[in-house]
Amino acid sequence: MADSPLRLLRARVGAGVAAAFGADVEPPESLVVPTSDPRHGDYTCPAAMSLARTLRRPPHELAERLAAALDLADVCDPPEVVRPGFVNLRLRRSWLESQVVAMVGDDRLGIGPVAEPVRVVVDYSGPNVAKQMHVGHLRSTIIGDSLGNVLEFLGHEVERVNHLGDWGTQFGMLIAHVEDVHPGGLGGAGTEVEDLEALYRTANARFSEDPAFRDRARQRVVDLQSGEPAARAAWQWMVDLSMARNQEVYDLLGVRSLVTRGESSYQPLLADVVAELEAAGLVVVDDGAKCVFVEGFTNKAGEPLPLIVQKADGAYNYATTDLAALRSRVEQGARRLVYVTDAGQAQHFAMVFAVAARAGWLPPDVEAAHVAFGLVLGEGGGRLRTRSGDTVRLHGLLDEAVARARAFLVARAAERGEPVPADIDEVARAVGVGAVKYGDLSQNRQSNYVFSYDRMLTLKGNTAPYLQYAYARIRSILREAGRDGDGGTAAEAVTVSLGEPQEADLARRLVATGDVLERVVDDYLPSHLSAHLYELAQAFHQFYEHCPVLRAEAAVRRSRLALCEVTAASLRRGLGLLGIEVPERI
RNA sequence: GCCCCCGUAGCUCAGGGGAUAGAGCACCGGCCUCCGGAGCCGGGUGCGUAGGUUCGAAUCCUACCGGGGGCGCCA
Repeated sequence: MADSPLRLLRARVGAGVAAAFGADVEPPESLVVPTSDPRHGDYTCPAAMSLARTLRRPPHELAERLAAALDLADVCDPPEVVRPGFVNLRLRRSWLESQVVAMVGDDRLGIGPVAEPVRVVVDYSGPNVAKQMHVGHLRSTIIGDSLGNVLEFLGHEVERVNHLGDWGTQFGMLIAHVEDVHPGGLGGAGTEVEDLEALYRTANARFSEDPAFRDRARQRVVDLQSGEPAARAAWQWMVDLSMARNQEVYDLLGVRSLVTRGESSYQPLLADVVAELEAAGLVVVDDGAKCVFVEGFTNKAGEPLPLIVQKADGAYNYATTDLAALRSRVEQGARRLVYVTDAGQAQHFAMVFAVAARAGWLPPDVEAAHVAFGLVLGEGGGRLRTRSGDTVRLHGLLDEAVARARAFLVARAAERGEPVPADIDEVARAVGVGAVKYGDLSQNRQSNYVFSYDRMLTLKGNTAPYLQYAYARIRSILREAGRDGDGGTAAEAVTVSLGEPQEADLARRLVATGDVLERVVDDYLPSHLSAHLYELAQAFHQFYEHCPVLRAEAAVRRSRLALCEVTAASLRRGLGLLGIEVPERI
């Protein structure tokens, strides 16, 4: 098993601090950090500077003492103490070589599972019944999916939940409207989701314009919630139709282990949730609605803001559902709750978490995180819309990306005078969908970003196609060498020799993947991983440029082939964790 | 009005309290007798403003400016 450098160095340097200054000295927060400049080594320990005050000694002296106390000879070259008080560390060539050797043929790339795996619920995607998935669901789905992948890879027990919007006021108005326009009952097999959407739009318009209709819609919500058969049947029809269409999108995206547990499934728990809040004395009835007022939240007028848990008409809303879901997830052993929704819901989740904590449903050892993300913007700067002003459907958006990728592949084959590859549709899908995913995941999720096919699908720079190409290129080398089979290298003893600086640079990137994955789940930022993979691909290209592989003499060739293998495996694994496929040939 | 997020190079964006703030795109020059040139090598400009905390701030705090989002029975 290989060790991620940061994990290893932090443990060793922590021990060094205790040895040099006593076990009672509080170790500083940043024990070891990567350097910003290779001239300062690979990693550095700035601890002496922060300890200078408490220990009342000059930082340089402390750094010297720390360096002398470090037990790192197997991992690093002798530490270098630099003013004002840095202890700079450089990984030993022999250590890097042994790490790369350990990664060859290892499906996990030498990355061990976390010491304390926990049960994690990742809640993402969450489309609404009666509406097609649109671009707004893109970010939730792919960010949530990749976070689930990384958490799972690190050894956690991950449950991916699709909190389907299959409940609420919208169904009251839909049912009421459908009863008006289809008095004979719901339509047959031919009904498409487009029709559901048209019904939704009309129903919505009526709801906002017609008070009588609004009252009836609200009544039908209550009917649905009490299990009235006609309302229930109409509802189920809509859910099935909608999910069948959503499944096409999930198939296209390669989203697999997402389990649908819609809002409706929490319905039996809602009354109890409110009853418990009432029993805890948290509920105040205001304008007929049952509210929980939470400190620190105010409305426009500066008055306390309520979390409404039961509306004046008796119906429950999404706050109640979210509380019920949270409570049941914790009861079932989850120790980490991850909600991937747009940033506009930040206040809602902050309030839900606060209420849950006060009700005792969210104990301190359970982490609840709202993983918020910004909007997807059009090239003009506003929300992404079609030319006619509609929201962009996710299915169409992905189809367009695949079509563009395919057109490129066809054009390139023609340029080279080659036939169109037999698997072009598969490759085009991997490239097109991968480009969309990577274009999103490589952004800081908190900011809005501008959606651009041209930028995502460009073949240069930090894009999925660039990384997929880098992978295909490496695989091509391995094929030439007859190393593309399973365990091709395992048959002979692997030795790695990092004689050239480009080889060592590549190796430093390769061994850092485990550290990067830990950061991804600490910060809930897949962009850390995309940045790492891009740097890895760049390091590979530099290596490739300066270090011939196939033409090298036998021992060097074996070593470089091992580097190629581990790089390819790292790219495949890393992109896989982002939910992106890597074709063997492009 | 209050709350949240964002503001870094001409453009799109990275950046973990640590040293001289990095990529890509675009622009200008090199490199194909060479494993896939979607590549490599070189070229320069910047942390919204003003304070504060700190040995050290793009990063933390405060105020302001600019952009986006949210703010009582939609989710």
